[in-house]
Amino acid sequence: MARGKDTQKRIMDIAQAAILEKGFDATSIDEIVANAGITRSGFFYHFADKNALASALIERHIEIEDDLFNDLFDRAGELSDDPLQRMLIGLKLLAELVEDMPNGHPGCIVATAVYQDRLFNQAVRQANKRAVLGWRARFKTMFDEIEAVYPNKDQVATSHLADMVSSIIEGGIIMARAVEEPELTSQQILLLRSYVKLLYSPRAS
Amino acid sequence: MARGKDTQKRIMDIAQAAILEKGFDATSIDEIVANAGITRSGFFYHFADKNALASALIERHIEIEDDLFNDLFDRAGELSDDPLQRMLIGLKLLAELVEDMPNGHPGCIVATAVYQDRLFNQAVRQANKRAVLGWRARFKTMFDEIEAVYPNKDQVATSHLADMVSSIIEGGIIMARAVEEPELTSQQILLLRSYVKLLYSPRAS
DNA sequence: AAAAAACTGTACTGACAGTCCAGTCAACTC
DNA sequence: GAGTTGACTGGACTGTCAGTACAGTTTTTT
Repeated sequence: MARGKDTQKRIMDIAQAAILEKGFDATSIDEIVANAGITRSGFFYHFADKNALASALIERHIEIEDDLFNDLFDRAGELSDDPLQRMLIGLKLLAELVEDMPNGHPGCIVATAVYQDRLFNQAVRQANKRAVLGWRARFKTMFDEIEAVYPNKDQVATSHLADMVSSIIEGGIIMARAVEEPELTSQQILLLRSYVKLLYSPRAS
Repeated sequence: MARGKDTQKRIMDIAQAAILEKGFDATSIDEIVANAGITRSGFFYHFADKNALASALIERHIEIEDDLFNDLFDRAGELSDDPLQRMLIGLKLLAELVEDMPNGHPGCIVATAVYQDRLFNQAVRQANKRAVLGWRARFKTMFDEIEAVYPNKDQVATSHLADMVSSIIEGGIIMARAVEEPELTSQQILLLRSYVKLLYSPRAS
């Protein structure tokens, strides 16, 4: 674990910060190695090429985000046994978490990869796809649990609702960046929460 | 209008197709000029640099998208005088339009710009921001017109709802690309429609 | 003490953006 | 019909960056 993995992690941390700030292309290997205190050769010892860096970053991002969602909805589950309440509390917590991020959400590497498609190889795109499908499965299960208790007032598919969580987050991040209003993302999450509430709540309030 | 503007348009068309397919960086000037049947010098005669190309593309994109939204909600307005119905019909038409696009929505240059931020200069980012704020104003007006007639069941801000239209479209495009399911974007637009319906409809359907 | 892992250093190649500038050629102007 | 302008071509260059190749050095592990 010692020196090797440590350097690799340092490279990834430095690269991630730079990529989220400036984009993948605008971040040069020279810049990364300078900040990491290694040489270009050192970089290529750890990563075959820039693509390999991107793959590793996406793979790691999936894990971190998964843990984050787990924590969030676990906490929500502790606060209520009801599946609808759990979702509503989870979304509220998510909105708060996103809001507390000083300069807005750090941004999503997934979207970066999507918009620079041919730049990345098959492996990166597959990792990306797996991540998104993972989120779909996660949230679909939660919506299915809600539907076991509450009727869906508008006959919408739970898989589409599941995708809506990701869509709103990704879209919210883009919009927030475009207009330079960091609070926009959490506002959008709260609108999604409002929708879920109206869609399943027995009484409109 | 003759030769000059024609070449400029040809460059932009070719560049746009390539950029939406592969990303901005992955599209080289050499490739563009080869497809346009001109020389590198010819390119730099029309555009100061690649940034200028991006600016022009975004500017043009804003106009096209504006026209598209105008057409859509004008048609919706012809079909109903009621502001809520107009929005619901407009969103339905939008979903259909997006669905009919053979390989999914051509993608949004705005998002490309957001995720390659430092790559573009101030002018590009400003154009981008103006576009998004334009959409906000457009949809906010429409939601305000709805609220003049129907009560908002969950006290959510019309400006946030307006942003939701853009968020859902942008997020939907990203998700559709990530999982390679072109129909995802229109599904998400229909969910937004469902939300608007539940939020304002006097009776839950 | 030997081997493997984790590097450094140097010298390249090739792709691409961007600059500079001299020249060409068709259309429009006086 | 001579001169000007707009729309280019062609070629030579510079600078940056990704990636390759490989020999040598230090550190860690066995």
